[in-house]
Amino acid sequence: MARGKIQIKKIENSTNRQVTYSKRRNGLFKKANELTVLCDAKVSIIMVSCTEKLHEYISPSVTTKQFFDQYQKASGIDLWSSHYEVLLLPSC
Amino acid sequence: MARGKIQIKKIENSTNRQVTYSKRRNGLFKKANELTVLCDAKVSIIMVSCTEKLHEYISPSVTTKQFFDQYQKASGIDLWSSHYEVLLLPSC
DNA sequence: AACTATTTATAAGA
DNA sequence: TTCTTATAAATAGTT
Repeated sequence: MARGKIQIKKIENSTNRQVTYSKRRNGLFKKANELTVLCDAKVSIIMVSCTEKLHEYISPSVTTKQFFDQYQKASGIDLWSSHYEVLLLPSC
Repeated sequence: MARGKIQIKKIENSTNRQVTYSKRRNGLFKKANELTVLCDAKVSIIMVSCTEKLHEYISPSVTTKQFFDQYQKASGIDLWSSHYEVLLLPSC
């Protein structure tokens, strides 16, 4: 993007990867907020990386829990039916 | 952003708002995918507008349900404790 | 954390 | 509504 085009593949250097993660996370959240305002939309973003903890963007006036209920209603997936162990982070 | 700077406030013309929603949704999802690949991260985006139905981006290799469990674990919020009626879309 | 040279996203127009 | 393009915004590499 700047000072040279990059290929969209995993950044192997972990320091650079962390820096890029932080920069682009901010960019993504800013875009999400603009979309919320411009289009009167509601946006939920949740992200995790191996080295950073969970980060979240949520439009004003809604909660993540409301999104989960909304998602369940729209998708037809019953999110509440079966709890199971969380296996996402331990693999990192 | 192009052909003139815009103010970040609700677009009153509904046709223009819809067009902008569609364009920026694509842009946001593209950025989310790049972040996923570049930084080996996991991203969940769910969005709804009044006139469009629910749209979703989810990183490959994970499910939205895994994100919900992950979120619950990280936030300490018990998402499963109390179900209630979904009040998000009816207000539109 | 700041700075810019570039790339990318996109608002308006066709 | 899909394509174009002038311009604004994001950001990769650097300091």
